[in-house]
Amino acid sequence: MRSFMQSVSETGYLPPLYQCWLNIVKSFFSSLSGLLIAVVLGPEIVIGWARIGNLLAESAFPAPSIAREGSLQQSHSGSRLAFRGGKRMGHTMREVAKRAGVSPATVSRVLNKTHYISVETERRVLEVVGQMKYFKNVHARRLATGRSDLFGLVISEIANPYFPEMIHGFQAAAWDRGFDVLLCNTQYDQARTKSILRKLIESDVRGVAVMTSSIDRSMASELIEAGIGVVFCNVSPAEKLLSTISIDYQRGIEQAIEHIVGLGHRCAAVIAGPDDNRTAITIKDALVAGLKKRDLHPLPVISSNYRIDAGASAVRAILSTPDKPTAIFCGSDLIALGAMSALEEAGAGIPEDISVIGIDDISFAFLARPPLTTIRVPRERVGATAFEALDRMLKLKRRKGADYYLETELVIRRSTTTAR
Amino acid sequence: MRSFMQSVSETGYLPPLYQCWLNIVKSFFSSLSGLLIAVVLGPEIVIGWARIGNLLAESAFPAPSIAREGSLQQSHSGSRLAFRGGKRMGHTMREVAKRAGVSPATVSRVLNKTHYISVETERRVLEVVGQMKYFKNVHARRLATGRSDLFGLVISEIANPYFPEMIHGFQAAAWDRGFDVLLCNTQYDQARTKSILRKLIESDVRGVAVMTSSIDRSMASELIEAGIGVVFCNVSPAEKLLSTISIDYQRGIEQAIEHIVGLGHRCAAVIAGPDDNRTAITIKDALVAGLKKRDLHPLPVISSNYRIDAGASAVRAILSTPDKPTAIFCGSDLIALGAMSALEEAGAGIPEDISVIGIDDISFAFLARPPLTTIRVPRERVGATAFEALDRMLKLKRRKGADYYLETELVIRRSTTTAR
DNA sequence: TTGAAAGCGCTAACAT
DNA sequence: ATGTTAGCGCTTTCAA
Repeated sequence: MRSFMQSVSETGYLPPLYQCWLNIVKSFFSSLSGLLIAVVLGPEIVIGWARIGNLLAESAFPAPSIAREGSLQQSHSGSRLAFRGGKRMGHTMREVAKRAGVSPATVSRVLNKTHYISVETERRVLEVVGQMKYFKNVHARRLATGRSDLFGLVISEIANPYFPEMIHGFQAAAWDRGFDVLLCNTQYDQARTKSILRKLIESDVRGVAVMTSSIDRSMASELIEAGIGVVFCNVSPAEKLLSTISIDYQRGIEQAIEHIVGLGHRCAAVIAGPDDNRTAITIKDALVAGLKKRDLHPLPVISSNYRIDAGASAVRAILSTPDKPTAIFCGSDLIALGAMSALEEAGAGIPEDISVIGIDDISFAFLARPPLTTIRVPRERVGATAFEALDRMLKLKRRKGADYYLETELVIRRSTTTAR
Repeated sequence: MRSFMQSVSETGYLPPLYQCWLNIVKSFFSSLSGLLIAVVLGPEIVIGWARIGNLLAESAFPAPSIAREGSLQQSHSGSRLAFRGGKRMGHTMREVAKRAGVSPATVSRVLNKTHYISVETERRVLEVVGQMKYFKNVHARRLATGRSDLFGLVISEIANPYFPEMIHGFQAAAWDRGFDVLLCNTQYDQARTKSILRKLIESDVRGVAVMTSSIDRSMASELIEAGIGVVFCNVSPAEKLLSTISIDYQRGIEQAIEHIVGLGHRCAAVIAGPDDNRTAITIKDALVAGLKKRDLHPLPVISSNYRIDAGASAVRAILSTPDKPTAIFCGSDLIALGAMSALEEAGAGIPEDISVIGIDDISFAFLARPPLTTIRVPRERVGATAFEALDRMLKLKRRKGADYYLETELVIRRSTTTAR
């Protein structure tokens, strides 16, 4: 509720009918300073009450309702012709207005549904818009309103199968609310990352979801200073303009370990992701801790990378340990798939000789042979939640961030079985 | 509505004056169902605040749900009238100019390196820019110059592993030239597609790469009429503002067939992509024609879809044909992987019992077990070429399109072997 | 309900 | 080499 109210306050969006209602209220209460009013129409339309506060303050309602006589006659309009200096612009609103015999303002109002316009006028305008195939110019709009309807989504590498579903979740959520998203891949490159951040600021995005570990809090400060909301993954805690989403690997990992223990395994290895990756480290630590707690020697523990052939060399190391483990926990499905390939090369049967557990549940996990037992990360939800987090935070008056949590869970397939 | 009103009036906090006002409002709006009204007085006094929340939660607002909010926001600070009407602009060029003691034009020239500026002036400007952490506003720039540095990339579904690398190729090429890209997924949805096209036009993109078969030439005419360059995949021929990229499946398919024939296969089946997909049809036709040419009975020929479990039912059909084929050509790797899973389920050994060939060479093809023999489509190149095509076309005075061709080639792995 | 006019922040002639 | 000025197309008061 509270956040709802704040969202009300920030939108500053006043549909027409209420304008009229507002006038009534205004005149009625003109003597009462400090009156704030909020109007909400259905779940969608919201009127800012802080805005109204502004109004009240600004105009102080000097008995506005009484029509003043002898109002100043404005000098007539210049009505100069808009000439387009050879640029390949489409039609402009002015042209539409002229053709429809109304003012540009009216066209704007029709197109944005910000005021009630007489049915007849509206019809005429829309007709002309259709005839001329007029499309409004987003940049002009953004400039005029001072706000953009863009969000940024920063990932490290689109080729990593971890991301597509997350992107989809984010984009779908954004589109649903009428926002566009600018997708940026850092490609793990510092220079590129820098320039991405600049681009995002220049593009005046409202918020940015940073879904890669290759950007840390400090790098995001530029965004925050620019008043842009940011949401991070697996970094706490929230603060002003900064929300976080934490994926709780714990639960899934615990389930996985129980599963493995239940199958009689006494010794498991870990192939973690790269050591310079926040998330990978979190996972590794959780894995090692969990394993120790259940008295499985997590040996060896190897760090790998997220390349698609990751794990191959790690597997060699594992197979050559004296105390050969009967299960391998992998820091990602990609690593697991790589490991499985390598294991097969080496003649180790999965799961007869060695069980393999992945993390993520990428779409190929179940197409692997044997289908991969893995810890599912709700990637689409992560994306959607990231957007929600931004959207919600930016509606708060103080734009204070929040921490979100998402669960993981074990998906048992056929890459795990009882220990030899 | 009614109950809300009641709840307000029942709070007992309602001073008579407002009661009266409330009555007016009630009568005024009683006809508008779904309208909710909250009244807040001054900074301190709040009417029906919590109650209103309840109501909203119950009736209109589908409770936020996801997570616990960081720290609860304070009861609204009330009287704060300071509200920035949605504009969170940073500094402007004018400000920079003033601070640096030059004109805005000079700042612009420095930042864009469009004119020689005295070293001293430039230094001063850049210093101020640094100090103020000034970022220029892309929208204003786009408006002023009348051109945007945006390109659109339309795909059907980001979750399809065919796309990520293509996206990467396109984006990388665009970024290299300083352009941004707006990525849009149609999700095979007509309405969505429509709105994407509109969005792209409104965003004044320079060009659009349409990499999905779910948009055809006619749908693109809107773009072209708006002066936006378009590049299509597997559609000929080029025309003004329309370039095409054709992936020559022929060659790869021929190689694949030679390969299969060379292995002694006499009978092959085909599992093609969906029948409503241009590319899928092209591939199917090429496959069937090629097979016939080499006297392999392409039987059965089945159409499938691009879902990840595609091919499962097709496999059943194939296994039940009397003249059981010893090889299966699949319209995509995804289909092939699905088919392989299904074959294994059915107890058919790959490749001993049946050879499988895919198309695309998605990154998982070589992680499949057995690694998939497939026809590689240079997806990254497709993306990069799409951008090139647009960029080049738009530089031409007549903006005449061109046709580009990309080759495919067979990649032999272990899912194919000699016929039984 | 509608119109007129003043910008939004930047660039690009045209001056100097 | 730098300043002035006039918009780009749209939204948004304010006025009617």
